[in-house]
Amino acid sequence: MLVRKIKSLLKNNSLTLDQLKQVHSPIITNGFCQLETLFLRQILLSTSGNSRVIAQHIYGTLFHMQNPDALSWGFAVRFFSANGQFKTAFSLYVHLQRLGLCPSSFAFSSSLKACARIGHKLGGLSVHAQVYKYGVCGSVYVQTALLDLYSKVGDVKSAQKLFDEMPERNVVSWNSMLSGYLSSGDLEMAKRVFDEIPKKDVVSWNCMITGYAKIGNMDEAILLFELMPERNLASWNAVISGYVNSGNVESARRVFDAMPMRNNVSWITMISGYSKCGDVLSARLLFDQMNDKEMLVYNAMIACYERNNQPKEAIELFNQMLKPGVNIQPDEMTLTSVISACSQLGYMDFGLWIESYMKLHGIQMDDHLANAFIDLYAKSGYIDKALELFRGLKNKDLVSYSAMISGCGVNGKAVDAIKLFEEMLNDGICPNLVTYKGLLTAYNHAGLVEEGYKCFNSMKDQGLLPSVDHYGTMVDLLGRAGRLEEAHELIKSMPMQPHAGVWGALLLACRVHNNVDLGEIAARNCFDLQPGKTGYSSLLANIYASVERWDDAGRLRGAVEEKGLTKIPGCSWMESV
DNA sequence: TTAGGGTTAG
Repeated sequence: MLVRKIKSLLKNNSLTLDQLKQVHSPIITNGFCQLETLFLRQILLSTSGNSRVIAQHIYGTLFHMQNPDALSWGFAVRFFSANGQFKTAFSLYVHLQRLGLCPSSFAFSSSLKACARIGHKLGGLSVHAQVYKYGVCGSVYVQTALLDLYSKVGDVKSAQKLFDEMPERNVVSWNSMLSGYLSSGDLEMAKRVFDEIPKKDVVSWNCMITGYAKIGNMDEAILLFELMPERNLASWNAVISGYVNSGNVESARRVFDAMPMRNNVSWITMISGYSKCGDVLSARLLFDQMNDKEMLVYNAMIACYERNNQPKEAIELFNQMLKPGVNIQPDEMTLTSVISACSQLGYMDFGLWIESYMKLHGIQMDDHLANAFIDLYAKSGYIDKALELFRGLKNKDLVSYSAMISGCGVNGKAVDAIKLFEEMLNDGICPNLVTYKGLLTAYNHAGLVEEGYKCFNSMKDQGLLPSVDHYGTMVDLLGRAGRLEEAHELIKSMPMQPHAGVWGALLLACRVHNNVDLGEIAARNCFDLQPGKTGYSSLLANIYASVERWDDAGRLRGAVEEKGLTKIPGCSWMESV
């Protein structure tokens, strides 16, 4: 009776997810395996949207089936691929193969799409081999998915070969070929393909606009935008994004205001545009104007606060996101910005809480997120924990090495920092200004003057011009070692205006080594650059006192009191308890 | 098949 009842219910094509959920448990608990295929088809066809609940039911049914069939599995692969769960889609495809079933066209094209999106070239190649094995190479969808895979993993030659051999092409095939040339940076070939497309659709035009926008040729991008017969949201968004990436946020805003319709992408692009040029207020204004904010909008705003030195606001917004009324699940990217904000504030405890949050919600640690954690742990003094994460990275890139080198530097582990630097060069990764800053910090903490100097001078071999901060670290290093004249000469040789921190480092060194003449020069420059700060007067007063020039010392201290200025209290990196 | 959010110093 129950079987018949469920069966008739499942034959209804307009079932809601709730109705489907209700019939799921009797199917499983009673072992009605004959109904599983029907159930699976219904849930895959009559529901949309990437909900964890749907995914759970699909999974549960698939792995419970007594007689798994290729078509159901193919639908499942397509479902996960279409909903952005590419890894799951591909692992289901692999499972389908292991069951000895013949994959459908859906399974082939969807698993190829999944491989293309996650850059899994090897996986894609194995699907390609299967396509030949099962002899389904004739389908234009599968052929196009293959073409797109080769385009996306950067193998334009293979893509072109496939394209040339295709017996039938549709506009998607042409567009895939076009985007292959565009992503490989070959604009000339892309233009040739674009001109040859028999029936260009809106995507063809959008791809070409994006291509010009990415190389900063906004004139050409706009020309195409004006020429195109019909525009969709992606066309407008491509133009906004082009302006944002070329640093022209005003023009981006003009286009944004002129748009007939906007979607989340438009808003997010604008928010990130303001973020890149440091206009946090305008970004927040847009953020507040939005009604239904999805996770990516929060991510853009949190990242904006984080990268513009407002870490407290970033954390505050993150907390708002989790509040019951809002209740938006963060992802790896949200957490990366939040961890970076914690790092700026020295909020180690909050970082630990996030770690447990990740465990609870099954959020995986990816390399970007791990880099942010490495920085937080290292800055908080947990260098071993940072190193452990560093060693576990899938790909160690410029950022990971730089973060780890700086981490060793601030923890006084100069030898480790140097070793990492060598390891990085051996890995073929070019250091940048941030890497050198970390390395110089390491030399500075260890008091290795000659090595530090050598490192500083070697920067130009890499084509890098030291910034004010690199000079500041060198002045500090020389100064602490008592090489005050050299430090002074270095400041005088600077190609840019030294900031108060540079002169401050010299002043501090003069205090340590009781050098009045240079101390006076350094202090005068500090007074000019930061007139309100009294710490410099106190330092100079102490230098006078050290050589028993009590009158001068007293005069300076008196001047400080007269101005009613108080000394700025010291601050710590560590979180206050 | 096209458009959006993340990591290293100061």
